[in-house]
Amino acid sequence: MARPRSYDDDLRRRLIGCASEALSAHGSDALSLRAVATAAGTTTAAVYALFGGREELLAAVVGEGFERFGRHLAAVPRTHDPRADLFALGLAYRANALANPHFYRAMFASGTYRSSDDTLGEPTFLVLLEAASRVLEAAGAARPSPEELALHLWGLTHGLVGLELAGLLPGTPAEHAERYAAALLRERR
Amino acid sequence: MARPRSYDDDLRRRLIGCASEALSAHGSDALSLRAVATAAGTTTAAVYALFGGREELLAAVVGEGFERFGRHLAAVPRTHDPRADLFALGLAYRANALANPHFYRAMFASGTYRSSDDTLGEPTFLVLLEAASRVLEAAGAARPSPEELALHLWGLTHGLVGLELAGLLPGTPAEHAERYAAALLRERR
DNA sequence: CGCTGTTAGATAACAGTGTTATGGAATTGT
DNA sequence: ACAATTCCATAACACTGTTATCTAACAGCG
Repeated sequence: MARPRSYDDDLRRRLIGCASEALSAHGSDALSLRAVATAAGTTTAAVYALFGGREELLAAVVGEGFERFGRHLAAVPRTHDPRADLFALGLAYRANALANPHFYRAMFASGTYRSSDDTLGEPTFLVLLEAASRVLEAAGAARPSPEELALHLWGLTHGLVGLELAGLLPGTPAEHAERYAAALLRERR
Repeated sequence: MARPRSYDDDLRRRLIGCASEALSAHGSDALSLRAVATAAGTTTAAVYALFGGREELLAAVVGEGFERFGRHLAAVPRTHDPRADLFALGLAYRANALANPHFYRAMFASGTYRSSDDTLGEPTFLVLLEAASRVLEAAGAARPSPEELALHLWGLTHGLVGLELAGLLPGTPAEHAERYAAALLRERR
């Protein structure tokens, strides 16, 4: 005796899409609900009905960002040389972050995104974990564990990228790239 | 024939102080100019006269944050064991960041703070650079250079702390601490 | 002293924000 | 056809950063 609950999935996708563009272009601070709503051809009320508010919309956008990021990393080819693959993965990580700085910052700005209980389930991290496992397996090393190595490398890459995005590193972008690559190579035992 | 330019330094300090408290307590997003101004016993016009706007006030606050952070790190004692000192410095880095998460995030959120041309002049970084130099000197190692090692370690610590602050690491805080320490030790060659 | 030029900062207005109440059009089961 | 219920457009609210406007305080000079 009533209209069934069926939130418009197209509208939902459109809102996430417009919000993604706005986020990519001007950063999360400059993301206006009214702007993305009118860009999506609706009003702010839809955002509240579909997501709950600005924060939840941002969380949805960031969630998609993590997936895209993970797919980009997963697209790095696997060769017969696991260490070279891991190195290439590290380079791809920085390249993707620098290509979408606003998005990257929003992804790692706490409070915005809360994944499911086990954060290691992130697609972004799973790619890294698998690459680390293959390196350790090829080297026949029992320590560190793949999780340890993967977290170590994630921390290093995320940190260097974060410092670079914050403008805290001296030198030119080319020098940044060189230092970044050198830091990755320094981790090979 | 005119009143000389003499901006009130007390008011300036009071504004920075109140803004610091608000930032520490609720994060930079929740920092309202009106709230800060009334807390400092003035109005928003003073912020514009003294700093130029909200962003510049935040930059001043973050600048003070960097100095405080550097002083805290500099307070880590120097012993006869440079490697133990460097390790202790790494632990202090995380401890200070976790003690003031909002402040830490604001410091490394790009756009907020632009130091002088040469970013390596940061007091925060200088402490680390000196500790790294002492380790390399004691070990008689020519490579990597102190700058390379210091940047490497800064990246690693900043990255791990950033992931932890973002809530992206699995496990309990105690496990985070353990993994963090293990990652630092893994860097000793 | 009085006058004048200048500055610091209070007051008030403006455009825009996220959020919330209200209401109407659309769609279902009866 | 009717009644119930959901989606979301409309409109109001309290708040934001920012910018004009203006007033009180001060310095130099006749």
